[in-house]
Amino acid sequence: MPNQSGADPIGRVFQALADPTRRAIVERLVRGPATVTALAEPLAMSLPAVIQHLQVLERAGVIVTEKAGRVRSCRLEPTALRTAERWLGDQRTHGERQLDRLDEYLKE
Amino acid sequence: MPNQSGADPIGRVFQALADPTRRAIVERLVRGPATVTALAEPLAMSLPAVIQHLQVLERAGVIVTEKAGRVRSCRLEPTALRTAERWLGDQRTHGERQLDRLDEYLKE
DNA sequence: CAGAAAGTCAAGTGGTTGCTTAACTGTTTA
DNA sequence: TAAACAGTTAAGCAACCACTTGACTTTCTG
Repeated sequence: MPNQSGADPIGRVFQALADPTRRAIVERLVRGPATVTALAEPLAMSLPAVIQHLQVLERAGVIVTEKAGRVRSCRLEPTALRTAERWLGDQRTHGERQLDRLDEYLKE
Repeated sequence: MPNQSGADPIGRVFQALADPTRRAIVERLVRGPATVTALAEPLAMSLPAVIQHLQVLERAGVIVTEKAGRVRSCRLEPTALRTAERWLGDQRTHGERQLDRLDEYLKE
C-alpha cells in the first residue's frame, strides 16, 4: 500500500524530523529566523535540495515561511513540535505506568 | 546519495514513528506486552508485514522483544521515546524563548 | 507421531524520497 | 538598464520502504 501519510498530521511531523538535514535546519532555526540561503550555507547539498527539505518541514507545520521581495524568511512554529511531543509523552508515561505495575507484580 | 540514517539513533526513532501502523502498535503496547499475532490481529495486513514493522521498531529501540518457545513477546522500551521527547522539548522551548524575545522586541 | 500454531526468510513489486542538473522568474543594485 | 542575487520549477535517477506471496522452521498439542 502507498504510504498515504497524507492525512496524518503527527505522521508528517515525525516523517519530517526523521531526516538529519531537516533536524539540523530545525536546530538552526531555534536560534532565530533565517533565509533560505543562510540555511543552505552549512549544508553540503544544492539549493533546490534545501528548498525541498524546507517544503517538507512547512507541509508538516514545523516551520512557517514568508517571502518579502526576493528573500524568503523561515521560522520555527512550535505548535507542531508540541503536538508530537505530547503524543510521545502520553505513550511513554503510560508505558512507564505499565512498567511500574510489572515491577510491583514481580515484587510479590 | 544513500539515506545513511544508519548511525542516527534519534532519526531511527522518528522514522519508526512516522508510520501510522507502527504508531498503532506502540499505542497498543502501552496497555501492556503482546505477542506478534495479537499485535497483528487488528491490522489489515499480512503477518510478515507486521513482523517487518516490529523489526523497525526494535532496531529503533522503541520496543524490546523476547522469544519464549514459539511465542515472541513484545513490550515498550520508554527510553527511546524519552530521548526523542527530550529533543523535541529542547527545540520547542528554545523556539518559544525566541518567540518571547520577538514579542518583547515588538512591544518596544 | 501428525498436524496445527506461531513465527520467520526470501524474493519481488510499485510507490516514495533525497538528491542532482538545467532552465527559469522575479527583485535588487551598480 | 544590465548584471547579480535569491529563490523556484521541472525532469530524472538510484536507493529505500511498505507491502505481497510462497516456502520454511520450530514448538506445542491431540
